[in-house]
Amino acid sequence: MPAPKEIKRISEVVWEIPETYKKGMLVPARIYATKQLLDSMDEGVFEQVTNVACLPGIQKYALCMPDGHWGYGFPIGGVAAFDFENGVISPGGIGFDINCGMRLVKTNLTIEEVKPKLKQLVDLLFQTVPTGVGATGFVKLSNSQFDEVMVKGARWCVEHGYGWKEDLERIEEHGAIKGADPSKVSKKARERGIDQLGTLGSGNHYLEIQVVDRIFDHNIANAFGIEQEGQIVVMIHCGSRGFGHQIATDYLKVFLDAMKKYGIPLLDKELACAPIDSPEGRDYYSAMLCAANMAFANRQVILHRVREAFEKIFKKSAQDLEMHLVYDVAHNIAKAEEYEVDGKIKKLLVHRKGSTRSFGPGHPELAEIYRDTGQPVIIGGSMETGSYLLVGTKRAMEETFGSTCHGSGRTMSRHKAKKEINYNQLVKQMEERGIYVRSASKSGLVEEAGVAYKNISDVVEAVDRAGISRKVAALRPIGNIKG
DNA sequence: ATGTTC
Repeated sequence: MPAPKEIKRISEVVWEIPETYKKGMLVPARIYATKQLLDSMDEGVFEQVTNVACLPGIQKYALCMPDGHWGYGFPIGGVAAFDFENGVISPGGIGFDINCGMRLVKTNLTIEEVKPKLKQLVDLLFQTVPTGVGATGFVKLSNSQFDEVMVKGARWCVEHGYGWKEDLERIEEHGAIKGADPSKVSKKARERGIDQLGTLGSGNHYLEIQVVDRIFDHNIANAFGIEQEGQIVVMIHCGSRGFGHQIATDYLKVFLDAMKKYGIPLLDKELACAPIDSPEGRDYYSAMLCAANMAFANRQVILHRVREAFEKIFKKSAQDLEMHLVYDVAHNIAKAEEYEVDGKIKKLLVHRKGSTRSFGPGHPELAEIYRDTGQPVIIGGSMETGSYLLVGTKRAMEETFGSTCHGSGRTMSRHKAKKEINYNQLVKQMEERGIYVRSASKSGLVEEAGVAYKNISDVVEAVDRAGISRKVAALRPIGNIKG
């Protein structure tokens, strides 16, 4: 679908829809994309990103990344920052899967060492990491322990034997965001979440064995623990499961009433929101952070299982296999961060929905190990086409509220993929190309076929050219476990 | 994404 005729080209990969496009827009909308990616975006993206530009307290621009596509209220690939004093918080700008994110683990193994044992390894991981809709985990929690998980996130896991102390400095916000309040979480959300720690889920969530295919920046790759092409790494993609989903559902309902109360105009029910500085807004923020911390804990427990599986198959300790965490990033979340707006430093609530934080070198919030390089940015592609490791930049701080893209973005609906792609053929084709896959459901697998997604290299090229993150390494899948 | 439709 073509972009609206009002769109202006700002640079090779930045496009702007002016405030005059639609009544009520408070700021322009900006889309980061090559001409080719822009032309392939669905019309919904332009409608939604300009709707977001109408929300109270929005700062500078409503943004969309090159992997943008139509989503619930806000586009997926969306970034929007709101003033804490007069702005809003919106579940649609965060996503149902609160703190859906990516985690990357390195090893010192090479493809030659792993290939003979790949099937054994993938089969073991498929057994030990619960996968699929409704999956429950092996960590049994009491209600008060679950409260602790909501507040302490990955730190709770490390204190209880699921991981290494050093893991915590390699997670966004050290795996525990301050401000989570379990009393703001409904009984229903608690019931759905309490047995879901350490589970992968379904849809596009996966656990993948990958090989470093190409290194673009050797210095930064080395600082991230990526030493050579042919090295084996493991990528984990999942979020807060039914727990975060229920919290989003609960507060969407609360916010529809709150909007009337606060006199916020309703453009679209899916844009339900509340003032950040209101009882409803503060409650959702505190509950949302419970889900964010649960998701960090979820990925931490899965990492523990991954280390155990490698130890069993390769008969060496995870320490000896140098299975250090590279990083863990959220790509569905809202964060309190400071940015310069009109020459003043302001505290903003940055909504990232299908968008990754991309803090550059020197940012005070980064752990010392990544202070000089900028943070690692983990971009998941489809299970067939590969993934990327990037690094954050100062330019992202200036242009995109410290944000970049998150993945490929679908081009084919799940429904269409199910109709057009044959399961057995897909598995055979993947096996011929050296990718061994185990999946909880046949339809779940065909929905995630590579042809159903945008070309990840095009997306990464666009953010690299825009300078809002830089390519460090390309990763290629060899084994995949999915929901 | 999701005990895949409250």
